[in-house]
Amino acid sequence: MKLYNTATKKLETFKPISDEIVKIYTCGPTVYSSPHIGNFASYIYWDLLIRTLIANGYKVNRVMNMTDVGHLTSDGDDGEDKLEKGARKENKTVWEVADYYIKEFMDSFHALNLLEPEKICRATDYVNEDMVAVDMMTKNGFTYETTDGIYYDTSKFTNYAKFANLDLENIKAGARVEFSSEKRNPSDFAVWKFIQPGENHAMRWDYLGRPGYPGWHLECSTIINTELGEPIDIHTGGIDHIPVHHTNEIAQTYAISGKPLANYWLHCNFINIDGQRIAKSTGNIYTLADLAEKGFSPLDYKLWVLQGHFQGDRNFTFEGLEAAKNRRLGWKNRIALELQKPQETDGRFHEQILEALNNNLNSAEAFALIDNTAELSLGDWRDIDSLFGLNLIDEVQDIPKEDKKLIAERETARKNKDWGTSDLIRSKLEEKGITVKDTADGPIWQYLK
RNA sequence: GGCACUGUGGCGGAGUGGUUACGCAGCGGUCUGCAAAACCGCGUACACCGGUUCAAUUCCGGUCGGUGCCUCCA
Repeated sequence: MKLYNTATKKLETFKPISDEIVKIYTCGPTVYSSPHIGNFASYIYWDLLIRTLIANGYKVNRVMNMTDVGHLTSDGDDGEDKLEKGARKENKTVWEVADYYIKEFMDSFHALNLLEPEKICRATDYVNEDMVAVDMMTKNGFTYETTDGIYYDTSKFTNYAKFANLDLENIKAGARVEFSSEKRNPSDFAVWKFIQPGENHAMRWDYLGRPGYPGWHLECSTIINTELGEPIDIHTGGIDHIPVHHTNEIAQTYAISGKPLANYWLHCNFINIDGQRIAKSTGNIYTLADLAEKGFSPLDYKLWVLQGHFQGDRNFTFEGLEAAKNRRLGWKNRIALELQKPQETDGRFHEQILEALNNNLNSAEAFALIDNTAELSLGDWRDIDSLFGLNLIDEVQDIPKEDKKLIAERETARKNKDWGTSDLIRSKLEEKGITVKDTADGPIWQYLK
């Protein structure tokens, strides 16, 4: 199994630390608003990763976090917490906001038929561990205190710039944000923030005798340390996380334990919509609910995502989604055809398709194999479902007896050249979403949508 | 400005130093009572300019474009 490793910028053969179990961490969502389809693209890619590992015989222990604390809003840079803002807007407490969006996220997660991580961790459940982590970093000489928090001194970690190949001098020159004068280096970041007197921050914990909350990057290091133990095998995330979030995670973990964080780093590229990046200002944010309104199932979207590659620059259009939907319908009808065959044949398709996936998760090539292979057995389709989680077989059921009876009646009418009755029965079936097709070997039924 | 990713036919999207995937849409045919499905066939794409090579979409160099990150973000 070969994977592109961001840390080495090379395609590498995957070797787990232990033969028993593969340790994986996925950066999860910040739960303060409804995620858009771009957010879910990453979880779809990582679902393929997990399923491919399992198909290769690995056991997976995967942890994902839910960020329910401590991140600043983008607009205004007013230091307001995203959850605080969302709570005020919706007249809820921060905890209610987090609960609401965690549930919404997980509902979508299941609608996409994504395998649930072995453990899902809320950042707020690890604040005590965060404090211990800050203690460790301080003890090891990596932090300093300012008026607004405890900061990580990035100059103490000589390899800080290595992971993302950062040019620290130029970051300084080109950065759009004003640096706190108390920071020793522009790339230094807060591992703990103090709540200033008069500042309204509902989530607060006492540490060093004053109220505060953990820094933006700390939870991932802490959760990995607590739940998996570093180094882990694979760390996944979005491409945007490379220069700051993951760089800082690595730095923190080094300061805490002196160990590397992960052996393989997988980063997925972003999808665009109609050639533009997804942004509120361009108004091109779609959620899974928006797609459903237009008649697309979450699994149509999943198929669309899997037609491409996690590192590729994707462009989402509804025309493209329509194509994916039709392809999925075509596959379902192939399965329907198998159901109507007298007996099941067995293929050796599994290995071929796995070979494609083992080449850096090339699902697009795997799909081409599916289309190029004329006859796939139900067993093959079951394998396909387990590799991609598209629920193809589950959505294809044998039609009811009464419909079969109708098809038989129509055959009789056709033999009697009673075209009126024959067409009437056909349109009756079409109202139920299936159509009858006359082949040399007799009639077959297919799904219309 | 820096660091990355990316540029393939109408749309989406793999891949390869020479035989030009795959899906959707389109067109033609076989078949059919009519259909549809199925099957067969068609469209000769790889941003641009150089270089290497017997041969480049594929390698190298440059140019131009798109996107991301550098502030939270998948």
